[in-house]
Amino acid sequence: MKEKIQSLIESGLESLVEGGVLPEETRPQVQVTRTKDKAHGDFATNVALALAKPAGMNPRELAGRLVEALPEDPAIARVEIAGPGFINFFVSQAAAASVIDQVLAQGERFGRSDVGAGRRVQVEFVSANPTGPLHVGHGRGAAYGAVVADLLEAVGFDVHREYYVNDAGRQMDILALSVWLRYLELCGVEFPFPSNAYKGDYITRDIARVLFDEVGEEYAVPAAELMADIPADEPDGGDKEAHVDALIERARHVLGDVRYRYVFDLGLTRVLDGIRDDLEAFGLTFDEWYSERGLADRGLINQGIERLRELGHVYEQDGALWFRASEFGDDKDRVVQRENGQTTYFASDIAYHMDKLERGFERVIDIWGADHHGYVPRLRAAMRALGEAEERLDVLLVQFAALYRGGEKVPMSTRSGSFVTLRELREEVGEDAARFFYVMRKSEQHLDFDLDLAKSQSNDNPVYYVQYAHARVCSVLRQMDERGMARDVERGRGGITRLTESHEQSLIKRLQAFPELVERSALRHEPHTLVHYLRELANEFHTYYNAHPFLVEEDAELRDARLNLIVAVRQVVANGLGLLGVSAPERM
RNA sequence: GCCCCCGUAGCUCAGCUGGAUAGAGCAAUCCCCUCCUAAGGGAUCGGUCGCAGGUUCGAAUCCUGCCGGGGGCGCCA
Repeated sequence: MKEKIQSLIESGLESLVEGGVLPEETRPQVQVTRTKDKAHGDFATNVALALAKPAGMNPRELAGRLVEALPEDPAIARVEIAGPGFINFFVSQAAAASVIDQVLAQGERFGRSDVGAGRRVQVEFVSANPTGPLHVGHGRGAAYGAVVADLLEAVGFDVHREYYVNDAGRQMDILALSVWLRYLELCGVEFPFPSNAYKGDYITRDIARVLFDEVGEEYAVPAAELMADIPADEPDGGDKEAHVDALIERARHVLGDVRYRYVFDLGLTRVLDGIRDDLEAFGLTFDEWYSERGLADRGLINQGIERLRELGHVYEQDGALWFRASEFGDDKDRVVQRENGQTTYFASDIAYHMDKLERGFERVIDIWGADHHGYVPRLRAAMRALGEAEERLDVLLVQFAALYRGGEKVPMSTRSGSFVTLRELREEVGEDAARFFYVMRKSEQHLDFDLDLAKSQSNDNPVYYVQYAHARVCSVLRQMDERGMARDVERGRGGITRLTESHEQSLIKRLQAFPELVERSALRHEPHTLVHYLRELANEFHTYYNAHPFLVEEDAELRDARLNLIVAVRQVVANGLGLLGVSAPERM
């Protein structure tokens, strides 16, 4: 409909140009928008305002000429000029209501499109370090990424969902150490647990216990051997990093490569399995779990550095290898290979992103926590240095979520180990509420997650509010059966012009807007607009429900027309909730 | 110090690529079940869009400066 009006305007403009009213070179992008106020019709355009100046005419006069030049169209009932020179279009009732048939015919495909034209897009999200269970902060990135990916798929992109597994590096060594030390405790060895090691009880419970059951005391050493010549920990006036690093070396030495690797991998796989389970229960699946270690094994990290070196974008200083990031828009140069010969996380990321592009994705989307924003310029700098088109990379930053219970902020810090896990959140409020609340706000907005509200079974809870619209339609249909009425879709189609109530008109307009909304929501990576849409749709439906009976006894044609409308509403609610990963219950 | 995000009703937030009297929800006050689930609906109250300039036919929206809140600035990941 929007496109139709657009082309009507374009041909109107064309004839004005031919008639010499408008200068030849006038080629504006015609903007057609849905009106907010129904007094302004269904659609409006501001072309007359935009063209007033080049045409040397006042906007209202120009609008008048344009309206006269518009071709007739049965779908347009009326055209008006309003305000400073807006042109308002009133769509005929029958043309508008045809959306109901469209929804019924397309079913769950309604709202989908092919603007993506099958182009390949990679979405990398969550990618939390496998050192412990996912917490509520990761949950938001997970929910957001899942919806962004689903939306892109809905509008025709070929989407590849990927989780980057940081299975190499020091933090994983600390995990391995933590597992081994907890195991030693299970063996009865007594020593002070390092302040900088991972203290979560999942380590003892899920990992060290398994190790102990498998190998008995075979991997154990006495406390004296463990702690000999280890520098003091922070509480004892030492440096916690040096303390932990020394212990990691000790573990490697005592266990030997094979056993150390065994402990390391045990920790990794147990934690990763937990993460996978959590995400699956949250309705998320990935096409690929991409290993950082694999990147190193395939030599890609060194290849990346080499390529930068060939291009003259790296130099040596203080024994380390630096990338000239500052020449490509970053604040300063960045180390890619440390003095000790180890490559940095950044070097891995360069290699990873090179690989993403080489795998043939036209667009690559990274979804990160907002605390990583400082990292964006350096990655972009690397892309540019490598001669990659920067526009292919999108980094979407998601702000953290704060939980509120009883009006109080739930204290959380990774350091103190008092973080709430995603699993706990899910168990407390349920998957639907969690998914819905997480994407309710603009991603760059801090999210206040009200646990009491998410749990409440009341009209205040926006999740139930939307779901209830779906359940209510189901309930009406059940009621219809109970009353012995038969629904006739065709008869409803015949009575489509009977839907003249203002509630019906608004609902029809709302349904029409859905495909555009999905498209915009997808292309702009803004799931929250879908949430708002569903709330409005549900609201209009509930209002309609209270204002008019659907199961009209004495007028089968009107009844079936109304039933077609509300079944279409149900379909769109279901499609929308489906995109959000939220269920659409048949009864509540 | 530099960088990013945010500042809209008492609270939580929308506001599309600049557009017509700035919108929801919650809270507050009042009203609606002999009627398809009241997990619902309606009405009222509530705003100097942080402040000051600028751009233009038109600014909550774009630009600059300032104020306030949050986050980030490692040879960590």
